[in-house]
Amino acid sequence: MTDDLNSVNMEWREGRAYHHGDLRAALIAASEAVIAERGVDGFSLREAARRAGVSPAAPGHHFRDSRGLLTAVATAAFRDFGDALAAAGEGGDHEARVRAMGLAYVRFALDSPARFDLMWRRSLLDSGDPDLAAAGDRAFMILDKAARGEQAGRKEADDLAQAPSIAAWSIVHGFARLALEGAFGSEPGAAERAAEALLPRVLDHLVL
Amino acid sequence: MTDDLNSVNMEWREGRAYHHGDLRAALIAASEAVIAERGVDGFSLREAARRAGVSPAAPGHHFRDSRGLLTAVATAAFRDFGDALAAAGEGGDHEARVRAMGLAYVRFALDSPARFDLMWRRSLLDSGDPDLAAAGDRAFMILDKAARGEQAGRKEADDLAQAPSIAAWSIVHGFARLALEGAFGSEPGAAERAAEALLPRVLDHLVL
DNA sequence: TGTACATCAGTGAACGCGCGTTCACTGATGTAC
DNA sequence: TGTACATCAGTGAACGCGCGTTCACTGATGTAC
Repeated sequence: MTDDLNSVNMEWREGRAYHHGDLRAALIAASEAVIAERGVDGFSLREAARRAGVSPAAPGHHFRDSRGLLTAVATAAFRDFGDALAAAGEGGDHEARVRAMGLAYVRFALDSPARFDLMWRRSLLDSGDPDLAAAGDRAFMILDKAARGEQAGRKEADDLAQAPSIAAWSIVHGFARLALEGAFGSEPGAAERAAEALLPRVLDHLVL
Repeated sequence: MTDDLNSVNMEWREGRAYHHGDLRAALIAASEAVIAERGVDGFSLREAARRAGVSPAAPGHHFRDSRGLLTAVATAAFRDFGDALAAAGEGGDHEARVRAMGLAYVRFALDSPARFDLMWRRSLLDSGDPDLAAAGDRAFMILDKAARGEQAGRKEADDLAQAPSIAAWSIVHGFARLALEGAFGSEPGAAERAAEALLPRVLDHLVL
């Protein structure tokens, strides 16, 4: 969730107030709850407003429309995702960092499946939104830098130079997707077990 | 598309008839057209019926409900997908077969993006459907057999034995997803160009 | 310190929409004799 | 070969639903003087 929530002001805690205090953050949190419970396809603006305790017209003042709200939710998700990757890539040598980041990538997907799903549903998002683009780009850069190691920063973006980081990205993205899609079992916990037992062995097959 | 379409009977070609001939196949084809045009989220039973030139109640006679129709569409997609993988895995040595199959995997995704997307949208499908399960399992087996090579067929399914085929599956699945999600550029043709130039280099980073 | 007033952030009723599904029905088919 | 009849595959009108968005509105806030 976004930590903006902590800054919700007094009004909100002292019972009913006409002005909410931080409705923007509350609506994002409510939307996250809706998609976590019903899936991205189950999202509706009205339901998010209902959960935030507010009329269906209220969100319009903060996010133009339904797409705007979802875009803000995805942006917050990309920020948290970037943070998780950055934290995982801190210690160790090149290979250790890449592995740790791969595990973090998949862990984020399994911990926040609905948010992870939303992040890639471009048709539901406003792809022109600069905050969304910035949050996405940042996450990609963190990944790319880690995967390319010493070669990172070199300007030339030819296919050979890109290949290692695209390979790393593909393998963890694919694993995460397959796990969420139930390819490793659809019983509860199956994906987590696969990630723990299988993912480290799978990463052995990636050569940088 | 499904080749059932070829068996549409005379009625259908001779203008309006009360009985359609092969409405089942026509509805599947119409649904494929709808999702190709509007995306999986844009699908509606009524629109598919409209395109098949039939009342909105007609599909109910062939597919219980909307989910039943989508499940049939996904089943057909999995069959075509399995065929494409099988065809790609025919010649050459072990490594050549795996590479060819990986290219076919991604090519299918880029050629039929909406169908590929639908195949993994479990929440929209009837996961208890035996035809769907069979078509899916077959595709997975083809992949698994190719990736494991000589080791295939051995009963033990421990993590180490599974790792090579999960790794291969993950890397191509992830690449396909990322390409469709616009990670390699959202301009038309960007995904195809990435698949052609980048994918072979990416597969160099997979060791079996 | 007090007041007028513009601006902001909400309300809640209403709109029109397309959807999936149900229903009683009817036309076409094909089979038993 | 002809006919009665069950079954099958459609029709089209109607249903209720939840949705996103718009609208005129009002209560709260904060700023200029």
